[in-house]
Amino acid sequence: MQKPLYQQVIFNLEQQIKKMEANAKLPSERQLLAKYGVSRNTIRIALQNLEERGLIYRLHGKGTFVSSIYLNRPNIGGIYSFSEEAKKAGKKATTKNCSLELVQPSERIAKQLNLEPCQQAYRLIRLRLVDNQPRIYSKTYLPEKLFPNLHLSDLENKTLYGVLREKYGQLSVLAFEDVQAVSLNEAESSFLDEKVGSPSLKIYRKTIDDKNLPIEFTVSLARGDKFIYRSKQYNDLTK
Amino acid sequence: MQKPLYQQVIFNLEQQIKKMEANAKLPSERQLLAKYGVSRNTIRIALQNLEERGLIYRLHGKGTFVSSIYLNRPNIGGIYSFSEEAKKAGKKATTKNCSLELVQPSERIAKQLNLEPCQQAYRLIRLRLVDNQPRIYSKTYLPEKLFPNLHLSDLENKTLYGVLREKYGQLSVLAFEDVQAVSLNEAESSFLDEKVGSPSLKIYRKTIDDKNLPIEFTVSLARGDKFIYRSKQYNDLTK
DNA sequence: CTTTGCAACTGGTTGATACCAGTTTGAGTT
DNA sequence: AACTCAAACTGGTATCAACCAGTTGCAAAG
Repeated sequence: MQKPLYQQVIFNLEQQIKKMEANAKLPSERQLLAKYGVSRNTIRIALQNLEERGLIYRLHGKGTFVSSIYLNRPNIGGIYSFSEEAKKAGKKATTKNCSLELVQPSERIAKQLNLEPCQQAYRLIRLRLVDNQPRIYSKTYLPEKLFPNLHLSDLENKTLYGVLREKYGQLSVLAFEDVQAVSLNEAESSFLDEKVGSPSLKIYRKTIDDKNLPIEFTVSLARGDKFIYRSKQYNDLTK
Repeated sequence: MQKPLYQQVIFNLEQQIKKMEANAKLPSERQLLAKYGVSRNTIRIALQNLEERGLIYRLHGKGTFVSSIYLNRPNIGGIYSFSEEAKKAGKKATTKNCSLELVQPSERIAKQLNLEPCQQAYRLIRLRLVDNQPRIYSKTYLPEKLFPNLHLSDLENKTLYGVLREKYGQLSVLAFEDVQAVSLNEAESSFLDEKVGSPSLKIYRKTIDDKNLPIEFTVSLARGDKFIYRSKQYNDLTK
């Protein structure tokens, strides 16, 4: 299966942009069109993608330029894009699934997942690593009633969301994340191979489906010195 | 000056979507094409815009549907939720505008704002308080060329974004926020009335306009024990 | 010499058309 | 009744063509 043309253009342009300086001018759309042998539409789709991701900006009548947003972001993460960022820096991001057990969740967790007192939940413990250094330690709780017969083997070489979607047809729509700065206690510091008392990010994520029902609750702990949480916020222009 | 066709389609579809139920199916692209008397290209541009903003989601081979996200989408997340949270707890949130000065920004700030070496920026220092206790200390940088003649008096009883919009017609579209856990140094701890070494959140926000050009850069510091950063993440259903 | 104004660029919008790739459905077969 | 498979949907990718709308530079007019 061949990748779409525009994705090849995106990939190629991305390589070029990395070598360029901030605010440098890119070739015009018509020049790119000739260079890549594709239609202008395809070029524009690629440029639009790069613009959305903040790598470039376009000025009507002037041209297309390398954005400074993208540059000087050496060691940033973002809990979702974290593996991509690592890859971009030439590092290897891995996820270690430590354990998956059926447990009786605490009252607090049960409340987050809308569970009755007797209902159980899977607890998945994971460790995210970059170049074999621990970065994020996370506990994920999944209602057993929604995901019966979940096994660790399901998660091999797949993302959690991928499994939920493919095995259970579950589409997650929206997640709330609460981020707090904390000092590591002894147990936590050992997981992340850090000193006790080091600042770190505690991230509570609650994912809901299209019916507004909770399908997942995760508590993550990320090393403060090696992890930056990134979020993107769209402003409502109509108001 | 007439608005582009696709913007009219977006506006019209937005009205329709508001009246529909979550997960209801929209007419197919070919049907919309006939209804609005425009090309499929134009329809797709409109749908893409609505998808980006989280109002709809599209499934290959199935159709286009109303997203439930839109139903409860009160505010953009992050630092803005802070006054609401305080209000919910029956507390009083205030903002103190400490100073507004025209300064020569550091190289790092200048790069974030796409400024030439000689161009200046306003630096606005603010302190957010809840029940008169300091919670967030922030420095905001605004390019002088974009917002000439900005005065502290403009900000009385108004939000910063309100002033930028009303006085300068500036519409912000998108903001990136990077959140990091840090330990307070001496100077910082005095601003927030906290102990040296306490964990706190450092938030870098960069706001861009509809041309992808930076209009504001803010560095905030929030007390770790009294502040939680909240964000909403919209999942991409097509992936 | 300055100024005007018109190419000749730039990206932005729109149309018409074709085919690819998933999903659903129903007619025909078993 | 159950199965199969092709037709008829859905959105996704791609091309070619034309014109609109800002910006810039240079050549002709003053």
